[in-house]
Amino acid sequence: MKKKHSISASMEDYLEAIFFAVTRRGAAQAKDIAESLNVKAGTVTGALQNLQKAGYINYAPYQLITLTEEGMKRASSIAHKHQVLKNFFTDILGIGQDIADKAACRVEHNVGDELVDRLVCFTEMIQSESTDLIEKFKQEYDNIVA
Amino acid sequence: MKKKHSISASMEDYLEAIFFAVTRRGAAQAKDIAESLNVKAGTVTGALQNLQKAGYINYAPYQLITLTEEGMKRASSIAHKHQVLKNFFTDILGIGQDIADKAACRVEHNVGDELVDRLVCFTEMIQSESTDLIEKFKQEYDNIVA
DNA sequence: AAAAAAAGTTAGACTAGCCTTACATTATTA
DNA sequence: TAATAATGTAAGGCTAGTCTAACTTTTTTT
Repeated sequence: MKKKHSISASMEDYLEAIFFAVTRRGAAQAKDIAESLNVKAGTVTGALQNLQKAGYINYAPYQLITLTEEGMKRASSIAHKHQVLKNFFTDILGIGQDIADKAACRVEHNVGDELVDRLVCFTEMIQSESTDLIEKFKQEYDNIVA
Repeated sequence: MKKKHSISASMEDYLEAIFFAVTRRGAAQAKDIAESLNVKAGTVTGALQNLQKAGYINYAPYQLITLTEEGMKRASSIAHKHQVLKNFFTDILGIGQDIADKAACRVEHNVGDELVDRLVCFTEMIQSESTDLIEKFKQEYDNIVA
């Protein structure tokens, strides 16, 4: 069990944004991060310095940003949580993409590994064996709302 | 649709703590709040002043604290979210009480009404019609973990 | 009813995370 | 290649939420 450097929800968001940039383009730039988090450039610099101190990113002023091995693990875990939550929200609960995504964004920093593992398993099980139940639920819910 | 005064996750925690005290004893005292939120007395005073300004509590220095009508609505909603989440975590996902409660505490500030309504409906439906599915899931999950 | 204890408040300090403005570096393009 | 544009950094300021320490008010005890 490796000890995680403790970082805030905010810093997790930066890490996740970097992860997506790295995944798509090989490296991240401050500009992209600022855009995707709706934050000003100056704020990003500070965050990058934090994440570097925590050992999660390779950062030097004016250089492209990449993830360390630790950073990659941590960021994948966050992105994974996001995806699992979003899937549950959309595919099982029938929430719209946008709301589901925003909720996942906020919730992902607040649930532990066990909960996520269980949610993955649960979601998969329902999807593979109880599609009728999902349908039934959607109708039931629509009834209630109507 | 009444406009909610916007308060932070932190202030929601104070409001919820006050709600529990009020429910159990008719009124809240700063001391209880400090204890239940693991915060020092001085910090509570500031929070109470905030919540009063937002119109959620009846507060005067050295007096007992109660909820306004608005505060009661808002606090019940938070407590409800907490309960719904916790139930889902424990009864459906099979998470232990402690972890479930802590997760609910953190997640409750980050999910909207629609999501919670859907989760209530979903949880109830499964509990009333698919107890076998819950059982099956627990076994499946235990297999995976083992 | 006076003293002691408990509870609550105030003021000042600290941190994290944000912003803005001015400046520095790097990249583009004329 | 020199000027311009784009990107990035640094410094200083702001707010929310926390703490501590000193003080006030209320409650309890003797």
